[in-house]
Amino acid sequence: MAERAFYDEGARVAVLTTQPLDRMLTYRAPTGGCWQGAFVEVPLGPRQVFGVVWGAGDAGFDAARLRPVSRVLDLAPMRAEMVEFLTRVGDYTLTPMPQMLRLATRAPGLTDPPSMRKVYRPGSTRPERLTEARARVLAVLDEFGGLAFTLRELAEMAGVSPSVVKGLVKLGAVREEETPRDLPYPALNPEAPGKALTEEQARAAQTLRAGVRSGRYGATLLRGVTGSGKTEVYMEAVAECLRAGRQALVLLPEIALTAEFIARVEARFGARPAEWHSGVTMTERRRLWRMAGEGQAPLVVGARSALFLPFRDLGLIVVDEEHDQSYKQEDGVLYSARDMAVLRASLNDAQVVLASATPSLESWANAEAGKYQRLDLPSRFGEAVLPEMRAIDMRAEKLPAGRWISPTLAAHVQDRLDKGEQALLFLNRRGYAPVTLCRACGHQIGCDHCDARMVEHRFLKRLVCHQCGETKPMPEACPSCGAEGRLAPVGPGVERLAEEVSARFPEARVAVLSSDLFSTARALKDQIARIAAGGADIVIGTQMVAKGHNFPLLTLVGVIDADLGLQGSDLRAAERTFQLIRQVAGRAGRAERPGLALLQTFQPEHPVMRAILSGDEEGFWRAEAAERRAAGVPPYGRMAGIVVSASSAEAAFDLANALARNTAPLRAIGAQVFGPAPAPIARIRGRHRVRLLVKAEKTAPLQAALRAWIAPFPPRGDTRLTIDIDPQSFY
DNA sequence: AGCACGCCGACT
DNA sequence: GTCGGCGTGCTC
Repeated sequence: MAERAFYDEGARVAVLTTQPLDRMLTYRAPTGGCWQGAFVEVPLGPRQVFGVVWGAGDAGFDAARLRPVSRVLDLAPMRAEMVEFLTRVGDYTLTPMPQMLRLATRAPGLTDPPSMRKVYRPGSTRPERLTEARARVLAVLDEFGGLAFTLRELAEMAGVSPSVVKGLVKLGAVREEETPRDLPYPALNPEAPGKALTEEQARAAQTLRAGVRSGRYGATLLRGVTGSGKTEVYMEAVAECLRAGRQALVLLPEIALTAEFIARVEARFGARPAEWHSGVTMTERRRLWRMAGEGQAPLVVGARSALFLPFRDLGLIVVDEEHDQSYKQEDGVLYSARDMAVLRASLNDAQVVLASATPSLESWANAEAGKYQRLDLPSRFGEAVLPEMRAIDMRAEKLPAGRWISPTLAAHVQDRLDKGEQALLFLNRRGYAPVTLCRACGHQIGCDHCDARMVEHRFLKRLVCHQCGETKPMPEACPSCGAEGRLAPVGPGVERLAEEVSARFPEARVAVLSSDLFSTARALKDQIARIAAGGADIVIGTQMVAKGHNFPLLTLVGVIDADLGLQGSDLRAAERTFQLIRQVAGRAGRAERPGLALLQTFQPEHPVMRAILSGDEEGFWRAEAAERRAAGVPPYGRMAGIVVSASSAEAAFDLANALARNTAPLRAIGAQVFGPAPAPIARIRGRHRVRLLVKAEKTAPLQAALRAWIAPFPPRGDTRLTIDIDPQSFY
């Protein structure tokens, strides 16, 4: 669809709406005709709905039933590459197109005319009666000659009531004008000098710049350990993109990291970029959606859904911390923002940069296969080196029950306290204790709506289900046998670890970083800043401490339970554990002090532990790749996870069994089906869940086969079927 | 998604 | 007799 078609008034056009219909509807083009890609409002039954002109309409549809497009909206039409992008993502993820369109138009007020507001400028006449209040208004306007003010601003600056300004408007002394409310984002200055780069960084930046200058598609895996200056390097690619007059998009895995990044952009380019994530106001969303389409947002920083903004000319996409799991959307449209960023870049003749200290095996394999260019930034900035890594063999430490800090680790913590340095204790478990057990009957307190144990959160004084968020107060008596005072916490969470730390190091200042302990992003940011400035001696944290926050005084990292991530049957368990522990260990010794990371483990000879301890990352990836290849799993094979859910287990199993009995379309492409089996978490929010897993060879046409497979079995009643291509989690 | 149509149980 | 439960089907 290189050329955009034009449809004359009355011609038949196919319109894709955001209504969940299984096909497009045919309408008559409106008065004045319309272009392919035009955003429109069309009548559907008694309502007006939002849609986009997709192409020529169905010539066979009864002419008498055709209705005309109501109006063409004042929005930049959808571009051909966006049409292609949405189609390809929809095909890949088995997502109906209306849902794709909704994903691409997630901004409020798109059907409204561009919102206007009134501004006030100096008029042509002077008022006859110049009161003191009137004089102040005119003085403000004189002082800031060219500027336009809103009514409120002007009245406030002049210290008068709005009615004074209105009065002046009536007299012609002040001019009232309408201007669009959605203003372009400020230009960024790519020529402002960046930070001084080392020779290695400069070389990598040079390569990325050349890619951007080429104006063609290219993918690069930018590997750099914590502190190696990855951000500075890809910032140079952003600068080059701005120089070329094209738009750039930087994806970050979580909102908490955007504030720091935006500050860096402001320091480098002299203005703030546009921001897109769930915390952005509705007004700002509308502004960014429109401005992206008009090419008036030079740089967008955002979460994964920013990938679906209607950029006019996208020249660069950076996916920072590309290995991060949160790039995989886990509800609604199940897509991997990392993979789709590569697709979008290829359709836009854009460069894509995947940046990480510990790349995903997928990206590592793509670089090995020559699909991505690979750039390595081996050394850390300044004199600091990666921390030394050592295992603490917990089999030899003989810890009493209810204690998790080994004597060896405790001695090192004490040493840092004596030196006035910081220690971080990492435990990837929120709350106080993961299990609450009745000592009388053995009952474990579970969630009423999910098949999961409830986690005690002592700070909240409640039990919390980490699946559905349900909470309840800690009962006095066992809900099963009624025994009083026999409920006991089992296992550690960060809150319980904090208790042990306080008892053991009573003089130390302890800070706990866990997502549930902060009500706002601001509070979290402040706490992180406080710690970075030396406001704590011992930091206790969940995996959120692994993500890009800098603590210059930190020289010791203790991993309380290094084996935790290896449990379970997840095919990525090894990869995740490797990434997480390397990331956490990278927190130590950032400044000019050497760091040490101690891993408490019961299996120091486990291949993953050995790889982490030796620092042989290439070796780890090669071994992991060999195992995955042998097992025929991603990235060397394809997988799809199917979850059937219903309010009754029977209904869920009925559909899952029917699917399992009729696998001809899957067998035809050589795919294997496993299951059905109750999902690892068999009940969430009162819905029973049954899983199937489909495995196929890398080149097999999996989506087409899946479509043919499920087509004869549309879910009935409250039964739901979801298919997750390339699943990242298996609950 | 809405909103209609439609076919079976407890009310005026 | 009829009000209304929400199952099934349609919207150009």
